[in-house]
Order: sequence, then structure tokens, then C-alpha cells
Amino acid sequence: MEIASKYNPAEVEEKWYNYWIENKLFHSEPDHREPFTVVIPPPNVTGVLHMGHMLNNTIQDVLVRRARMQGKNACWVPGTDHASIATEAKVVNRLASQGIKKNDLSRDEFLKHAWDWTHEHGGIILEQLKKLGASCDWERTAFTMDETRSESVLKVFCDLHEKGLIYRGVRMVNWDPEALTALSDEEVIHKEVTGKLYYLRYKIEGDPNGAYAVVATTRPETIMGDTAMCIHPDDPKNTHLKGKRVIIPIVGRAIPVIEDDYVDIEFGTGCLKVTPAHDVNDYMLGEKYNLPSIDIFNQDGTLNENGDRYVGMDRFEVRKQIEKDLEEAGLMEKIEPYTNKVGFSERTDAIIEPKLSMQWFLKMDHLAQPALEAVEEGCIRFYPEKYKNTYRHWMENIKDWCISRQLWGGHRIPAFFLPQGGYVVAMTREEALEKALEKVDYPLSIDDLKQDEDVLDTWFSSWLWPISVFDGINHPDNKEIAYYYPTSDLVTAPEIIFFWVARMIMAGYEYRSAPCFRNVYFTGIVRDKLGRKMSKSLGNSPDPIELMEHYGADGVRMGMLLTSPAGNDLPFDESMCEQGRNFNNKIWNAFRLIKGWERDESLPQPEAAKIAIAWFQSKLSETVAELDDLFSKYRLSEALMLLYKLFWDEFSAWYLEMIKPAYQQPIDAETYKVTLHYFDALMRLLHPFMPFITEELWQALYHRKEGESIMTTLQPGQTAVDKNLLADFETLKEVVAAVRTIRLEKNIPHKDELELQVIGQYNNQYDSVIAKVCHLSSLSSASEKQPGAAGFLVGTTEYSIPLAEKMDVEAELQKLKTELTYTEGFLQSVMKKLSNERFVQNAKPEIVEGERKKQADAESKITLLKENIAALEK
RNA sequence: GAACUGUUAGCUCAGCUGGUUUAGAGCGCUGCCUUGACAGGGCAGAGGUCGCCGGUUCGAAUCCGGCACAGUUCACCA
Repeated sequence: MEIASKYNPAEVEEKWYNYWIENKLFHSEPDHREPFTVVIPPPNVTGVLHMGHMLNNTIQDVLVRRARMQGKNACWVPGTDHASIATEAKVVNRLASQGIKKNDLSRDEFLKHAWDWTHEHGGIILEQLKKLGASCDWERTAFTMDETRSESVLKVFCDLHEKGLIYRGVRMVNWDPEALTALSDEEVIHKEVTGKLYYLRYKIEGDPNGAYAVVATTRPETIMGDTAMCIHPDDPKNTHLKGKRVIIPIVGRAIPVIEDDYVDIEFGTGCLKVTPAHDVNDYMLGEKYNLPSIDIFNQDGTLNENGDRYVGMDRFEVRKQIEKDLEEAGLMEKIEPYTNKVGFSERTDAIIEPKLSMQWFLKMDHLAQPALEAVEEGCIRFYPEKYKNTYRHWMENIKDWCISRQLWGGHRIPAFFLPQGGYVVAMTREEALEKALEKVDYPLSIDDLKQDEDVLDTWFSSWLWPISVFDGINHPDNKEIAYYYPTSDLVTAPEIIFFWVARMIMAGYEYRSAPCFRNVYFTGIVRDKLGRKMSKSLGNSPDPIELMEHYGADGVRMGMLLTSPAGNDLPFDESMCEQGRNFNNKIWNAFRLIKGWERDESLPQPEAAKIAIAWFQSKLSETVAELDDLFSKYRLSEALMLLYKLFWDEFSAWYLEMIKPAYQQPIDAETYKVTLHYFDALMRLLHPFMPFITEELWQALYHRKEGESIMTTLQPGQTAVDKNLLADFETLKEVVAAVRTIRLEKNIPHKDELELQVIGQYNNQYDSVIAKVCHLSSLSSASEKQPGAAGFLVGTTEYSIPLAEKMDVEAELQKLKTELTYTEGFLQSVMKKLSNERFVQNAKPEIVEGERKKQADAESKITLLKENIAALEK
């Protein structure tokens, strides 16, 4: 049989993915086994796979596949998110390119376009996930706007309203003038901006000398909304302003001077202009002192009828214009460069305008309490743990959640307004009418009810995800939710710890009185080589699909995981995928070697093979134990590295070399059998990380039945570990390496046999292995080193290789002297400790004993080295 | 401005409650190796005063304090 010398992933990946699907190997139904549930962080329905998804979903797949191979009933639920703002923005853009304005359409017409868009682009990303091998239960694919999920959202809204946790009111909210909607605090990103600080002159009313107060502001365009000036009551600079009124520049309106210790005396001149409608703090002052509030902006950030001479202009145009006008009017004291933080919309990147508006809010205190405790007490664990701090801080300072959005795409708020004021909240219009009729004493028909125009924040549906995917909101007692909930692990980005993770935890306790997951694994951010975040606008993000076509899905998976400890950013470099691909090839070729051997049943098993088999059994078992430990700490990259070394170094470089039959010679049946068994075990260990190649080779290893898969096998178990054997092999490896070094130095080709002598007594148990790997003609004990032989020390044992040719005495001497210097230095450091009386008295006895052993070894080594040097120098 | 995290080889990271040869791994780098599983390979090497300064201790990469730098999160200073 001919097997290609290079592994070709393209040929096998699709084949096995289809095989898994056809045999329903990803599908889960409740049964007697322990469940292992993961819900996918639903990507935007119209999104395409990027490197962040690639990392995130690879990790989930590793966890899910491993759990499945530990005999658990693994269920990974896939799905997508309707992402109202993001999707709506895309639809608006597309309509714009067709010359259609959103406002020209009715709500229903617009929604039709939105659904068209969703159906056109929706689900692409799920198809892409299949390419990377994601073992999701596709029969369970959910969408945040499908029937079940929508019903859940409305039900929860009604319920929370019923409980008095949802309220409606006019509050200062974050307004996105581009998307024309309110945003939650979490959707606002504060960025440092270099701008100007303007010093404006506010003349004191009735002052005969034309005296004025100076106010420093970054937003001169808001003066039309000023309704007071505020000073600190104890500010000596401004006592003369107390009780006075000042005149707003340009506008000419007089406003009172109020006093409050909120004002920072040191900032600017200590005078603050108060614009209650357009600043959160000013709003507070306005409430406190009963100031009128003048809203000067339209929804899109242009000035409204209160905008004086600037009506209709954009807020930033006004800023420029007013600067000129103030200068001309002699009312600008000065302008200084100034850096401050400005809020931007997470989605549209528009500068947020604090704006008073009527919105729906969810009270958070009650929900936050159990959610905070769950993480504090370890009911839910975060990996890495540092995110506990971030979480705690947010939870302890939580504010009410603005859940209404002035958009069309999304779950429409189930509140219905009555013709003569007031409203009712209900799942359906019919139900609303019933409730309304109870409430009012005038006749009412269903058409009189006017449903709220707003939709709910997208996260108001995603926070129910772990429950709603099992229909646990609508049917809290169903069999599925009872079995699959709480879910096991959540894998997500730290960026959405507040948006999503925290709120899911709240919903979990509110609706199931139980944690929604046990462990949260926070991935890092995928960055480019320069450390920049990967983004579409920078164009620095490789296409994961292309990468997989190039390096194979297994190669890319491995490349990403190898360098990404939990929570650490991942500086992406294609060479990582190359390393992954090379590893695939290594596995492929090891398989090719083994499968190429002829078996001979009559052949006795060589001694070296017997020893190698015993050693690898221990090595394998030791690794399995370490692997368990690493997985329990979610140290996935280290777990993969451990397997990488097990396969490449221990299995390929050592084990196979030890048992390999001579060129074109057959192998004995027993060794062959065990080797296949080891290979099988290695494939199973690697399968969660590299599902495709391991399935391909596992299938080719033995004759398998139709429908069988590595996916449904179990991970190798642990057997006894012979620690002495493992330690002996580390010494053995040193001997082999030393012999190789001599070959290299003396230019002796591997095919030439060497004679190795051990000076004095030694453990000859492993002679057969050393002889095989080093290609020795003999290995024996000698009483002393022959003159002219090359020598080396391993530990305190001296080895010697008689050489036909004359050795390079100078080089040999140099080598010995270098080693002597090192050993003497080492001895000195040991002696420093041992000669310190306090060390000997205070340190633990076994530590002191260890140092004494080091001393003895070093001393005998020095003696040996000196003897050898003396012999050469003669 | 506050909090948190980090700073160990060229790069990415281990090194857990102080003593395991004079600090490790993978990649990269250097040298040598073409008929033998794999050049997407083999073998052997080089490379670090553990960010800086103090302290605790018989002993510090490891514990404590300060500083510097980086990152993350939070925050209403106009």
C-alpha cells in the first residue's frame, strides 16, 4: 500500500464531518449519563467567521469532545443572535445604497427588508463553524428571534414588570444620534479625545462696570440650554457672585448663580455652567435645585427650535460657529488645548449625547445580589480568576439597565398604551385588552391599544440563552431543562463579561434559582503581530476559512491553542498554523512508518522492544495524569504542548527508534500489536484538539465497523507509573545524547558501529536499548579508560569509546576543562550553603541531605575529571 | 483619577504554598546531516545578572514595601 509522504487535510476533513453528521454523533438526548452542556456564545446572525470565533469555538470543541470521551453526555447547543443594532445598521446601509431611507418605510416594510437580509446572510457563520470541526448538536440550533426564544423574552419582560422590577420613566440616557436610539451604559465606550477648553464670559446682570464671570467648558454649543451657573459655597474667588444673576453670552438670557459643593474650586475659574438637559451631572444639579431643563437637540444631534440662531445646524458645526461668534462678540476669554474622555457608541462610533428621554429600565439590585455571591463563593468559577475582581466591582456598583431601544429590529416591547393614558403589559394584544378592560371604565376595542414602538436591547434576549435554548422559560418543568441545566462551561471573550456573562448569571438565579454554568473560560483577544486588535477596518485579520484550506482545520486549531493560555491575548502569526500543520504531518508519517512494517509471527520479541514498551506505558500513563490536572485548571495550551511532546519526542523520537526493525526487516507480532495499541491511545488523547486527522488514522489503524468513530471511544485510562523506570530512561537519554555528540564531533556516520565501555560497575539492564539506539557493536564494563578513547560523564559514571583514529587531544582537554570549571563552580555554591551553620541548623533535613549528596557527587566528578585531564596531559 | 493584572531567553509562555544540579518549554536562531517514516525532517548547540531599588530570611525569580513600564476594567470633574 502506498501512502503519500505528506498529509493532505482537504481530502479527509469533509469526509469525516459528514460521517459524524450522518451517524448523529453530535446529537444528544437526555439519558442516564452525566450531562456536559455548553451553549455557544451566539454570533451575530449575519456575521462571518473571524479569528476570535475561531479561537473561541475551537476551545469549546476541545472541551466538548473531551467530555464526550470521558463518558459524559455532551451537548453543545449552537445558535445565532439577531443583534438588533448591528443588523439594523447593516440593513439601513443597504437600503441607503438603493436610495431608500429608513424613514420612508413603514415599520413592517422595514422589517421585511431586515428578515430578507437575515435569511440571505443568516447561518453562513454556522456553516463556517462546521469547517473547523465544531461538534455542535445542529438539530438544536436556536436563534434569539425564533418563536421559542421570542416567547421567552416577552414572558420574562411581563414577569419582571409584574414583579415591579421593570419600570418606565424619563431619565438621562446615553443617546446615539446616529442610530437614533438610547444605549445602556455598557454600550458606551469612553475614549480620550484632545479638544479645547473654552473660557466664556458671562456678564453679571446689572453690574454697572460690566463685570463678568468666566466659565470653562468643553461644550460651548450647549449654552442655549444653560439654566444656572454654579459655584462652590466656600470659594473665596467667587463670593462676589453669590445671589447674583449672570447673562448667557450670545443668548442674552439671565440665569441664577447657585451654590453647591459639587463644584471643584480648582477647576477653571470655579464657575460651572449648568445644562440639565445635556449633562448627567448638571441633570443632578437641576433636580436638586429645581432648575428648568432646556433641551436644545433634535434626535440626530442637530439643534432644535431652542437653538437660537443655530437652529438646524449639527452640534459640531455649532461648536465651530459659536467659537467665532463669541470671539467676535468679545465674550471669549481664552481657549486652551484640553484632553478629556468622551463617550462613543459601541456600534456606530458616534459621540454619545446625554439626553433626557422616556425609557424602560430594569432594576438591578435585586438581581445582582445572588449573582455576586455565586461568583464570590465559587459556585461559578472564572478562569482566569482575575476576572472575579472586575465582576465584583461592577456588581457592587450596578446601575439600572436601560432596556428599550428606538429601533425596529428586535423584540417589540409588549406594552400597550391606552387611549386616555396609562398602559398595560401583556404577552399578546388580546391579553392586553383583557387587562385594560379591568383597568378602565370606558369602552375599549383591541384597535384602541397602541403598542410601544420600541424594541428590547439585544442582550435582553441573550441573557436568557442557557435557559431559553432548552425552552426552560416557557416550560420550566420540561425534561430537557431539568437534564441539561445548569450548563457546564461557558467560553467567551472578557469584553462581554457585563453585557452577557453577568446578566446570564442573574437570569439563572431569577428563573432557575441555580447557576447557569459552573465554569467560565475567558479567552484572550486575537491580535496581529504588531499587537493591534484584529478588525475589519484595519484589514489585518486573516480569513480563517482560507487558513484552514491552507493548513488544515486541525493545523489551525492547534496553532491557535498552542499559544493561548486562558485570558491571555494571542498575537497571531501564521507560523503557528505552520507548526500545527507540521505536527499533523509528523503524526501522519509515524503512522506511515508503523503501517509499512511487515509482521513475522515467528520472530521473538527483542529485549530492547520489551523494555521500550514497559517504559512507554509508564510515560503514557504519567502523561494522562498530568493531562487531567491541566484540564482541571483549563490550561489547554499546556495540555496540548504536553501531548505534542509526548507524540513527537517520546513516541516518535524515542519509542519508535527503540522498537524499529532494521531496514526492510519484519517486526515481531507482539511489539507490532502493542505499538498499534499505543498509537490508538495517542490518537484518542489528541482527538479533542485535532479531530480530523485522529479520526482518519484511528479508522485506518484497524478494521472498523460502519458507524464506529473515535469520537465515541473513551480517553485512555491511567495505569501504574514506574517512576524508577522513567528516571532510568532520562539517564539513558543522556548517555545516548553523549554518544551522538561524539559521533558528531568525530564525524562518525551513524551506520558505523561503535564500542561503548562503562568504567567500573553499572546497571546493565538497558544495554540492549542503548546498543540499538546508538548503533553499538558492544557495550561492556571496563576497569579503566583506554588511552586515546573519547570519554564522557553522565552523573558520576564514566563512559569511554575507543576510537580507531587519533583523537584531538587539545579539543578533548578543552572540553574536560570546561566541564571541570563548571563543576567546581557548582560545588562552590553547594559548599557555601553547607558551610553556613545556620543553614544546616534551620533548613529541613531532607534539603540538607540533598545538598550533601550534591557535594559528594560533584567531588567525585571533579576527581574523575582531574584524572582524565592528567592522563591526557602526559 | 481609582482598582486589578502583568514585567523570566529574539518571540509566546511555564516555574503553584521560598531550597531540586549555576532557571525550563515550544517556536525562532547557529552548525552538521540527501538514498533508510517524515527537509512540513534528523542530530547537536548558542542564548537569560528572572523590570529597577530596598526589606524579611541561613537561603528570594518565588514573600513584603517602593518605583518604573505595559495592559485591562471602572470613574460625572465641567
